Amino acid sequence: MTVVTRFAPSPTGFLHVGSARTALFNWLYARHHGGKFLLRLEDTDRKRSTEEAVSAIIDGLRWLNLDWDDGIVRQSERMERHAEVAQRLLKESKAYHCYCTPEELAEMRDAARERGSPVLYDGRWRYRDPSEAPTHVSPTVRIKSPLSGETVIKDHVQGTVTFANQQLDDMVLLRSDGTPTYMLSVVADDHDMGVTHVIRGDDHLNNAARQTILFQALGWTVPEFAHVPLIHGADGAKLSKRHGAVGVEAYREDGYLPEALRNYLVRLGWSHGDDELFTTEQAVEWFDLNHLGRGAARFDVDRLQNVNVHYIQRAQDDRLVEMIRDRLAKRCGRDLRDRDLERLKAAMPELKPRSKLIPELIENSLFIIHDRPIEIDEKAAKLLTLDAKSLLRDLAEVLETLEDWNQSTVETAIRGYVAEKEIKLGSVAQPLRAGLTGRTISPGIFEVLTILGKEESLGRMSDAVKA
RNA sequence: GACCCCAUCGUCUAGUCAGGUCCAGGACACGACCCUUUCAAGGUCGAGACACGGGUUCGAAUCCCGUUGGGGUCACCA
Repeated sequence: MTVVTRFAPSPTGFLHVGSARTALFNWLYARHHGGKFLLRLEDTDRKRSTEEAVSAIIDGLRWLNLDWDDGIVRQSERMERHAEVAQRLLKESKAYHCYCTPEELAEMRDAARERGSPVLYDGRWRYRDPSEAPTHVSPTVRIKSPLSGETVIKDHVQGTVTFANQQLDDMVLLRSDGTPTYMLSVVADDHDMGVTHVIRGDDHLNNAARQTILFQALGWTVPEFAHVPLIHGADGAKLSKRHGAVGVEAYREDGYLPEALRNYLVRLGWSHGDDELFTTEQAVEWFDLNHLGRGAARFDVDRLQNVNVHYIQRAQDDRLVEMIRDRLAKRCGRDLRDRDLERLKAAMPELKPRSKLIPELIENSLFIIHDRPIEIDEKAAKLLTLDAKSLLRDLAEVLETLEDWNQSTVETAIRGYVAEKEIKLGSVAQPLRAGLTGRTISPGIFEVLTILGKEESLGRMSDAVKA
């Protein structure tokens, strides 16, 4: 049997990181088994579903490189089919019309709550004769749920979960306006799409029981379930807006690399021994349902950041330059020249280990593209004392004579200079750093000299001495 | 409230299904040190957990029961 999984978000907002992880798990499981991963938009709530949300979800999936097979299924386009399924149940006497008004149902719920009994529909129209039906009320269609016994779910994560059928009432299949409910749509679509494995959030565990009843009433094979614990915020509650960034796009904007978010997300709630950092290929090879955790996991930004550091260090220099060039141009108010791009690329190996996030990489890159005379910040200015300036003036004369300007010649010259003067390298490196970068923090000083080149370096030194 | 799920360092987790090799391993974060021209990166070391109480057993983080704690779900929303 070919494995078919699906990701079925309702397009009512951004792609939530929890949903992204669900999508990732489904994708990994399908790819691992050489099966299919399908995308279905549960957009039957026309009030809340928006096209913006649809594109946000698609953009998010694309950014994370989660590709789906076949076309996108829009649940809203399948309403006729859903209604047809309900009609079949009606014909087979497995469902019935319910003429309760919303007010009547509200009363029923309130009463049940007061009594402390489960809040369920009492089935009053299940056996009532249709001739008693009020003419002014258009009915809903409800399923005849088993009155006794148990519904058992074999879940790959939670194990065997048993529900007493008395806890499961006759749910609505078709609303009074004839539109299908979520419960019906999901079952019909999962069946029609040939879904074999439903991997989704823990919050659907209760629904799995109701859906099982529907599957059975329809005589369809119940898919296998894997209910994954939800992602919690730092306080231990379901991750929501009040915890800060919950949308994938927010992490994209904050400068996380997609492969970092992916790696972090798979590892959150799933494990493969002590492996922490691994490639997508490895994840596909290793992923299984047996090693999904059973308890909820908290979203830990520190950890994500650490993973991001790992991937930034391993990212191609060209790719990083490409990622930062637009924002860099905006920051310095002009387009980048070829020279800038060359210097940036040359500097990347030095810049990468110093940047946890893309915005930080941009900050750390700025000194390279600034035009002379560069701005010297307060801390750096303090290092440029009179003594320091005269040191730099001397040093400039030495560097001036260098024919070859590369890291080793520059280093030899400077080390030779400090040895001769019997001073510490730091006493010249720090003022030099201040003059060349305008800051007290930068890559290694020899690297900086090499990145900037002879002309620019000596120019900046002379600016610093004059200032 | 009813129903369902969960419970190992602050956090993510290995180990739990097939009890002994676990006075519990790794990673993040934290602290110290090393390296060192600044800041990172890197390296070494350190502190840090089986929620509690009962069983079962020669032996329990691992099995059973209970308690406590946390979470989720209870719509003509998905």
